[in-house]
Amino acid sequence: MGVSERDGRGAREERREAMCPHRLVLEHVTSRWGVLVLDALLDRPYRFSELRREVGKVGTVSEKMLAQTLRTLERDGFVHRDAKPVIPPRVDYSITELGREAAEQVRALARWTGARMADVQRARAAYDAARETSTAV
Amino acid sequence: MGVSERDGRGAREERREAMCPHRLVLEHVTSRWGVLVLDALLDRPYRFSELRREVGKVGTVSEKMLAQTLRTLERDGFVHRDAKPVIPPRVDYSITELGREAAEQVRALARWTGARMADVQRARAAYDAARETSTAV
DNA sequence: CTGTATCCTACGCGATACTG
DNA sequence: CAGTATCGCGTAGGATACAG
Repeated sequence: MGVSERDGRGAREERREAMCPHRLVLEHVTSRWGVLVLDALLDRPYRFSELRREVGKVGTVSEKMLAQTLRTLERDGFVHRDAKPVIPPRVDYSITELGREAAEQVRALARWTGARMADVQRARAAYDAARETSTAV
Repeated sequence: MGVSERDGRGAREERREAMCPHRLVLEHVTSRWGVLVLDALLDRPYRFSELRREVGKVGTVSEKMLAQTLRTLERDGFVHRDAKPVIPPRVDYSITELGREAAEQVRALARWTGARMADVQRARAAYDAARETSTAV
């Protein structure tokens, strides 16, 4: 196998890493599953499968994506991974101080989004209505 | 071709729209170009090409993606589009009140990311170092 | 249980060409 | 200038199988 897929991070991402590093970090914490993982871990530590179920309430996460998301967040220093050498394996994920700061902002944004949902939907309705009348089907 | 590409929104997105609507809005404002567009418009209105250049400082944005991003944000009520019926065409984009609220939070998060970049890079170095020693190349 | 390796498809997104 | 239409590549990401 090539070097490109040596870990979870895409090849594209690495190329972009050079020009604007913090943009990538932003994308990590606001990524599809990153948001949900951080939000969950803000409340308490989770085990892998537990997290999978919790996050999965919003839409199925494959093991692959969850693992990838966790690895990225761990590498960035947002999540702490505690693998206990027992059988059966048990791994606990928790949030770090750095991660907490990020997670709180992400959660705030998520909350705001929820709070303003009505406005957004009104705007969408208006937008769609305007297009429907002008664009004769 | 099918109905799927009838507008800029992806097909995948529409399927997901049913289950957790505000997650999608969150993804719109934190999307690759959404962040940059909102950030730019927070300072002042922009014309299309102007915006393309401004946003393009971070990485080339195709006309297609910029148009799509703008349409999405407009539909959600974050951006106002003012098309003047003149030749040559002139379209000004500006942020709405709703958009301003979102943009400010996004900008705060982006700033935080920039501020904490050193910590992140230290964490990454530690992570990579740990892996290198355990994984004999 | 906690992952990793592999395969495969959908689709994000950039490039190009064309329209008003 | 401000888009839309079309094409093509590469990747995100789900499903599955397997390993420790």
